Amino acid sequence: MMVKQESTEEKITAAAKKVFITKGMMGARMQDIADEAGINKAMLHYYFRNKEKLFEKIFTEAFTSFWPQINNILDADMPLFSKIESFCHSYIEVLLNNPYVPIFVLNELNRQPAMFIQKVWKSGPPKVGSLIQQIEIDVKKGKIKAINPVQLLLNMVSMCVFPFVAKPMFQAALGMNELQYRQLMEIRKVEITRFIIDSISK
Amino acid sequence: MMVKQESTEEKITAAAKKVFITKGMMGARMQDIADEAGINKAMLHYYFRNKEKLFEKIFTEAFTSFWPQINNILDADMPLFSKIESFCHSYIEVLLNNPYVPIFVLNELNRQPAMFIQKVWKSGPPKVGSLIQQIEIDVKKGKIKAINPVQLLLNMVSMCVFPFVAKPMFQAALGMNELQYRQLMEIRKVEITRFIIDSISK
DNA sequence: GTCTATAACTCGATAGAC
DNA sequence: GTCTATCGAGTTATAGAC
Repeated sequence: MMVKQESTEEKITAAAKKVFITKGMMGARMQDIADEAGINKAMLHYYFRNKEKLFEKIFTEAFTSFWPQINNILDADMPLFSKIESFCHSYIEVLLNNPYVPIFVLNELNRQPAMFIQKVWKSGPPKVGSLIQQIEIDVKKGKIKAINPVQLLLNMVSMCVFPFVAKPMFQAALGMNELQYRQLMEIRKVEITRFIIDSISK
Repeated sequence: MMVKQESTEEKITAAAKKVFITKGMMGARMQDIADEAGINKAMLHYYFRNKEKLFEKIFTEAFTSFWPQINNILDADMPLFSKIESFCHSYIEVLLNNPYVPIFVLNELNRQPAMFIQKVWKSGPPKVGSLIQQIEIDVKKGKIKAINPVQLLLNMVSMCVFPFVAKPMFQAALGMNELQYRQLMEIRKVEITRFIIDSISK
């Protein structure tokens, strides 16, 4: 067994990620991050000039770590039904491994919509156009029922992401523990796919 | 035209609601609330002992102001399809009038899951059992396709709420202004209803 | 009840020794 | 690079006059 050597900077980013994601920018304390990293506050300022800079790094990192994975599927060259299946499976899989990222991103996004669009989005804007066109074509060809492509897109994303955003609420309402909820999400990959395809199939 | 007289306490709660919902517990400043209410900070402490107490009041109020409206539909005595339609229409209508409440609630909920369940939920726990049973019965009777009732419930709630939670993101991705997005949600009432019923109909 | 003034405290940031 | 000690701005909360 190799014990991975972790540099101070890595310790900080790992700790900051944990604290920022659970408490948000305003709720997080530099002291919390220092404690979590097992160092002292001064070091945080040595490596990252201030809280704002540190936060921005973590936010960008969290976002870009899973956004491209999703975005590329939207752009892939495959039949519509396959793309829907691929989207649902991949999205939920990514979320199972990063369950707290969505609420973190959405939250900060609501506070700073402009910053987000400018800085984060520009590097990899959403490739929704491709999917929307594809839906329109299949509707015209009569392959699927008539449906507003934008509404279908909203449906797909909503059903994948929201159960993670509202996890504590659903968990309490359904009386489920961690494992049970995780299994529900695991099954959900195929359930949603079927749900969507059943709805738009003729 | 009657000009409604607003007591100081009402001014405070109105201002606090606005500030807390937009900035969250940690982001909100007592000074902001005082300014918004057109009074001074000391008054906030006179009427509500401290920030924590004031926040709790607003949170509970925001939550209970629209939760029962939804909850009662789940419990209503009507056929499944009618109930689905009623749910989607009512939920989106309520959200159009309180668009920032969901992200506010979900956010604070993630920080304090225990507080929420104990204090808020106990007064009116979710009546999901009724709907779930109803779905199970209709499946057994062969009225609708076989589907996991819990997944269907998740689908319904997700499709209604998430577009409000992720509004800035979708708006940017789709290049829509406020009015266009609002109209999209208005249409969505009937679109979702149809989407769900199409999916589960035999 | 409402205000001004200020105490008490939190927290990000810096200085400076090692 | 890393630490301790501390400053100073910003905030919650209170004291006390009116």
